[in-house]
Amino acid sequence: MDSGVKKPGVTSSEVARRAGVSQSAVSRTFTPGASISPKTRAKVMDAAKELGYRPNAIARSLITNRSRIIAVVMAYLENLFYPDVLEELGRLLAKENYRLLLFTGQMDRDSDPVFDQLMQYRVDGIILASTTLSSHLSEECATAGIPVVLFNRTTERDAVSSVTTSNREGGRRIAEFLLAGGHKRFGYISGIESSSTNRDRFAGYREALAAAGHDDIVVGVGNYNRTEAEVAVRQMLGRSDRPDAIFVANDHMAVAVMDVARYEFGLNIPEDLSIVGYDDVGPARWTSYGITTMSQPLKRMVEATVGMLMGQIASGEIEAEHRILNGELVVRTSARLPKTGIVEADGRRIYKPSKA
Amino acid sequence: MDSGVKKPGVTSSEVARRAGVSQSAVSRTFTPGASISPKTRAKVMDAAKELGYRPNAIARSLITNRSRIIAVVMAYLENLFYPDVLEELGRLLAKENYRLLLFTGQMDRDSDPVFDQLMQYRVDGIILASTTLSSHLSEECATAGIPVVLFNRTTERDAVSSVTTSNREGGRRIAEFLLAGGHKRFGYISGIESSSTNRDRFAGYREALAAAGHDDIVVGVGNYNRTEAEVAVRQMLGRSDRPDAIFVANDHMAVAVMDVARYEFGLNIPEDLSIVGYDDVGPARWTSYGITTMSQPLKRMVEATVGMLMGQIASGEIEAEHRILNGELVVRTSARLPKTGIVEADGRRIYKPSKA
DNA sequence: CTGAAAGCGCTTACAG
DNA sequence: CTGAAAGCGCTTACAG
Repeated sequence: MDSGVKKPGVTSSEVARRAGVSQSAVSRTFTPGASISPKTRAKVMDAAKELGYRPNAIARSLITNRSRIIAVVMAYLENLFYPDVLEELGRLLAKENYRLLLFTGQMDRDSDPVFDQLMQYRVDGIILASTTLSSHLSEECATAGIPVVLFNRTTERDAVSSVTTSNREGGRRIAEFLLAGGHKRFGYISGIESSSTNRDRFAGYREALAAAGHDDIVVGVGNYNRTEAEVAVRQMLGRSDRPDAIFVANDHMAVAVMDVARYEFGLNIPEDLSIVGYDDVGPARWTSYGITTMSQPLKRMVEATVGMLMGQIASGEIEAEHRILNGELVVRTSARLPKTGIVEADGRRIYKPSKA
Repeated sequence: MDSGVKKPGVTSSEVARRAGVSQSAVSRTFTPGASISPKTRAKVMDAAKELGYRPNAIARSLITNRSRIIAVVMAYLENLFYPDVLEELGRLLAKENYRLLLFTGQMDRDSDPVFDQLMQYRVDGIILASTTLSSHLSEECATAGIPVVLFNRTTERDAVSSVTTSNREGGRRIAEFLLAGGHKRFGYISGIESSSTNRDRFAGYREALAAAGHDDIVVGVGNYNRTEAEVAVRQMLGRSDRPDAIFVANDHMAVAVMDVARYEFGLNIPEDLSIVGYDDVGPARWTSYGITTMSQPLKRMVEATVGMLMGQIASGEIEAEHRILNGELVVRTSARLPKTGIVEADGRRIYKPSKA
C-alpha cells in the first residue's frame, strides 16, 4: 500500500563529494556558529545550490534531541478568539525558528491519543489553549520534562505554567460598570462552568454585585457555545423578572445572545437590555453588535506564552510561572453608559472609573 | 544558551533489556503487521508500560523516509471559513494518522523561508489553502516529489492538484437569482483580483448578467479584506446611480458591506439593496446578517483534499487532479426573492430554478 | 518468530 | 579550520 516514490532527497554526503570536502564540513556550513573557513563554506554553498540541498531536519532532531516543533492544542476554532491566537502564535514561533504542530478537535476523556502523538514527536514544548482539555494531561507532559504553558486558563494546582488575564478583576469591573449605569437586575450567561476563566469571571462579577447588595443574579449556562447560549438566554428573557443587564462570559456567545434578544424578543439594545461580553474579538467591533467587552490583550498574551516557553526550553528549568495580564473594559454600544468614568485611549473608549 | 535538560526519553534498547528480548523485537511490537509472537509481544508491552516507552517518531521518520506530517499553509485565519477548514482538516488527518504542521501569516514574495521549512521537515504532503501564495511555490514542491493539493483555488497551468467548487457556475447562479428577483442595477465587490476564485465568480456573474443585457456592472475591489471592502462599498453606494444588488465575493466581506449599507447609508436590506455573498460561513447564518450566499461544501472539500493527498502518497503518483464540487445558493434574508425557484432542502432554503 | 547487523542523515567530540 | 568516526533511535533485510 505504501509504495511511495518520494524522491530520496539530497544528502550532506552527496554535497560533500561534489564540493570535494568532508561531510562534516557540509554539516558545519549549515550549523550557525560552527567553525568553518569562508573558502570551504563557499565551496559547499555552491555545491548545495547546484544539487538543491537542504539539511534534513528530521535527522538533525534525532541527534540534537530538539525537534524545534511546538505542539499547540486547541479544542475548537469556532470562537474567532482562537484563530487570532493561532495566527499570532504562528508568527512568533516562526520568528523564533520553531514550527507549529496543531492538534484540534475535541479530545475526549484524557485524550491519550493526542498525548501519545506529542510524546512520539518529541515536541520541544506544548501550548494548551483550550478550556476543555484535562489538566491531568498537562501535568503528565510536565513530568515527561516537556515545557507546557496553559493559554487563557489555569489549573487548580498551579503546577503548570499559565498565561491569563485578570478574569476576576474583569468580572468585577463589568459589575461596577453596569451598576454605575443604573441597572437593576443582573444576569449571567456562563461559559463552561468548570473552566478557570468562567469561575474567575463569575466570581468577580458576583462579588462586586453582592457588595452593592445584589445577591440574586440570574444565571444561564452557555458552555462557551452559541447554541447553548441561545437556549439559556431564551429562558432568561422569558422570565417575568428578566434582567436589564447581562454579562455574557465571552463575545462569541454574546453575539448569539444579542440576536436572540433583538429578533426573538424584540428588545432594543441597550435601551431595554444591556449586554457586556469578554475577549474583544472581531465581531464585537462590527457595527451590528458593537459589544461593550473586556478586552484580552491577545498579542501580549501570546508574546508572554512564547517567551515563557522559550525560557523554559533554553534553561531546562520547568518551574511553573503564572503571568496575569490586564485587559480593559472597551465601551461600545451594547450597554447603557454610566455618567462618568468613560475615557478615550488609543482611539477606543474605555471604562476607567476614578477611584475616590 | 541551549542547555536544555529535556529528559532523554526511554529507548527501544532499554525496553529490550528489561524485557529480555532483542531491540528488533521491541521495534516489531510497535510496528503494525510485523511478525511477532504474542508471548514476546506481551513481554515487550509490559516492559514498555513500566518504563513509559513510546517509539520515537523522529527516528522512525528518518528510516522510513515518511514523516507522517502534512503541512498546511494558510495565509490568514480572519475569515472564519479557514478556521473551519483547518478544524476539519485536523480531524481527517488525525483519522489517517497524520499530523498537521501549520504555516500561517503573510508569505511575502516567493516565501522561500516557508518552502525551506517544508522541505527540511520532509513533510509527506502539502495543502495550500490560501489565495495569496505564489503558484511558483506549489510547482516547486511538486518537482521535489511532494504531493501538493491546492484548496479552494487553482493555478493557471493546472500543474498542481486542486479542490474547488464551481465558482463560475456559482457566479452565474447568483446573477440569475438577482435577475429573477427583479433587480435593475448590479454591483460587484471583488476579492483579490488575480485569484482564481475571484476570477471565476466574477466571470460567471458577468456572463449571466450580460446575457440578460446588463453590461454595466459597478465594480469595487475588496481584496477579501473587510476594511478594503468597506471603502469600496462606501464609494459604490455614494454614486447617484448606485446598484440595488451587490454580489460580494465572500461572506467575510459581505458582513462588512452590510454594516456600511445599513449604518452609514441608512439602507434597508433587502428592500433598498440586496446583498449576496459566497461561502456560507458562520456569520452568514447569524440573524443580524442572514446572508443569501453560495455555499461551499466544506466537509466534502476537505474530504476530497485529504483523499487526494493520501492517494498520491500511497501511490507515489503525483498526477495533477482537479476536483470540482458543487455548492448551493442558500436563500436567507439579505436579498429580495424571485417569485419562483425557492425550494426547501435539508432544512435550508435553496434557489433552484426549474430549467425550462 | 527471532536476533545481529546495517544504515537512515545528520551533529559533535576528538585529534590533527 | 578540517576530517574520520561514533552515535542519535529507530526499521528492515538477512540468516537462522
